[in-house]
Amino acid sequence: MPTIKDVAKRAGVSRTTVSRVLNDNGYVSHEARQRVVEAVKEMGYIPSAHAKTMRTKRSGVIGVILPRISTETASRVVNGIEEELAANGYQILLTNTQLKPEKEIENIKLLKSRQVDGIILLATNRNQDLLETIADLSIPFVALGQELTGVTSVVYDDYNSAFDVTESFISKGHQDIAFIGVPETDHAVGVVRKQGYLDAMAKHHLPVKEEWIQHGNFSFESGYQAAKQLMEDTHFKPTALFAVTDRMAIGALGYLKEKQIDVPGEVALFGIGASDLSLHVTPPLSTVDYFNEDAGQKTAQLILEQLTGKVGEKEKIKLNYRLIKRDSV
Amino acid sequence: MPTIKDVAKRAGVSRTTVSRVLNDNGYVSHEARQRVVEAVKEMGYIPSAHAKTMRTKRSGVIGVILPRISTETASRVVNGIEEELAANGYQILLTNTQLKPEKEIENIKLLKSRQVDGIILLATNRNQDLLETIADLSIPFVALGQELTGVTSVVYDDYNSAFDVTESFISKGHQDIAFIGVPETDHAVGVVRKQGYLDAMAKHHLPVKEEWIQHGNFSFESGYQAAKQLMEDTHFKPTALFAVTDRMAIGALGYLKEKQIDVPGEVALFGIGASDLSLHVTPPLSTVDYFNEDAGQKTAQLILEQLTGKVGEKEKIKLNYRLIKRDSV
DNA sequence: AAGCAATATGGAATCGATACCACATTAAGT
DNA sequence: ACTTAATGTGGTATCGATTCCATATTGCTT
Repeated sequence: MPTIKDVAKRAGVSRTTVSRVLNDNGYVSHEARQRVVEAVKEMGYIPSAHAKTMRTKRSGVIGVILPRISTETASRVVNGIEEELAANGYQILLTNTQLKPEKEIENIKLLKSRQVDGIILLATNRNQDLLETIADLSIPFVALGQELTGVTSVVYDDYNSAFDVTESFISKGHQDIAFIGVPETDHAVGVVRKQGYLDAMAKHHLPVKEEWIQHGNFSFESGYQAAKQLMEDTHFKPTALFAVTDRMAIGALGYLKEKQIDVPGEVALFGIGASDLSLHVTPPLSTVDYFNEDAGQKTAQLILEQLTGKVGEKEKIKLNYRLIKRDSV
Repeated sequence: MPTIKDVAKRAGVSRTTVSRVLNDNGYVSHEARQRVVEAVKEMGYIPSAHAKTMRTKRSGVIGVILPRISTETASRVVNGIEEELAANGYQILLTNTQLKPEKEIENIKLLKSRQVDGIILLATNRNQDLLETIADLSIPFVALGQELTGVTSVVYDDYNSAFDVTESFISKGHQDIAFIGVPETDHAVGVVRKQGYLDAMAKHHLPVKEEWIQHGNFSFESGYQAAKQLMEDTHFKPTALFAVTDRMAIGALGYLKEKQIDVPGEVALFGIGASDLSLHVTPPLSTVDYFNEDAGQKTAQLILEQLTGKVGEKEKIKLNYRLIKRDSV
């Protein structure tokens, strides 16, 4: 690998001049520039980003911490982030927590050691240690998916979307509406969405039976089991089923189809996420579109704002959503 | 950000000693070590990976070039890669070509400038410029998905799997088997899979009508259109339909259901990819599982081998596959 | 008691870039 | 013709780590 020194020698100039040509700043004569450009091409010179970062304190890299790489949501969000950042000359460095909270902190340190200029966290929990680690951090930081106190956050409108889904059932005449949620460690999905459901039920003076509230773990299988529980082990069978993720909703759908329970005739179904899957199951699943790509893009924009100085306080941004009603209701 | 110098001062030792403690090599007295460890903790010191990389010429990072981030296949492969590399102390740096061939070369340079220790390319084409760029590269390189000449490659068994799918149709009595492929720029998917289909047909002396060979672009919509074409604009209607990706197969399925054409009664259907979708559509789609995670893992292992010196020639590895027959046939 | 290996520590060079300062040379303004 | 500004170029310190070499101390062996 040739270095800037080699290029300088070949072009018959100093390293300083080569640097000037590379970064297009300072005064360089036409001939000198030409000789440098030529030398660079001939030698296949590629500047070392590390040396540059070390000297300038800017790496041009944004770290993105994902709970899991292989989910549709994460993919879409990353796409949005990538698009926006690439357009502004930044690269992204992805890390994966495999859903382990302790790995979030570990990854933040890892990214810090690599001198990333900013960090985006697709958050799944609101761990105290995590908040402290972030507070100690001296670089731009944006969380997506959970509202973290003291941290610029972009969140989906979990409450209102869940509220609307529930009301949409109610407006169709449903009264016995069951709920498939997730554990409360995931605040946005586990707590806020449930609250939206509960409040909508309360607003219409509909009782919520304890046995109608089930919990899964985001998987198809857990949705299947929750539906089974709801349809087999309850005194009052619900006529509508609201799962807080599409995967669980589709798991539930699997159970209903297996038992030949008509959807939406006997039981109506709603999910959240607008996954590819939701459109292609039978019947097509009603769901909520959170516009994940836009979310990623918005998040990236916030990081860029912080990067370019417009620090603009710790913002809280709540995103749009859209109910997609299909044949499952 | 404290540096090694600050830690040294705090602990009352030299930078050298701190480095020794950090890397656990050389002689360090018990007390000195203790003071250093304490200082590190107190100051929240995080070593600069850049300085280290610069000095040692090892970054501990493997670059992964993806055609697109948000596909199920890519996600799974990355998962496999990540798992294997993380276990060996490596991080991955993802880049995205957005399916543009020229971006592959650009990204290789980008990764090189970041001193990655190796590069994995999820290849979609066999561009000559690309091959030259790789040949010039002096770091470990593995391609996944396409067999690139002169490059260690891991490939799916496109030929035999396509052959088997076709024979599976034939063994069920089908003779009029249509094919939905993709353009030949993607050699593995566009050329090899088609050859598997053609050879299987030839082996059983079945004629292949020109009009039975359609092409899509990996999207649902293109699968839908191809099916429409096949069922509306042909003289002889096929009784079986083999799409080289699940997405196109499911697009085709959408058309068939819309026209109330019974699957598999009137038309049988096969895809490739073992996507989540394939299991949850109605009827469940028959497909081919390429074990993407294993593929990623295997690819990572090859990189690791090259990294640890066992250079072992330019290997060519062909992966296993498995036909999953479901109700669509 | 002398010699030598093992242990312990620090100084200084180095990796490859950038940036500041110094110093020419040329052009422009009065 | 002389000052001042613009242009062009190179030397050297610096970023934060590692590594080689030199030196000091200790413990063992004969």
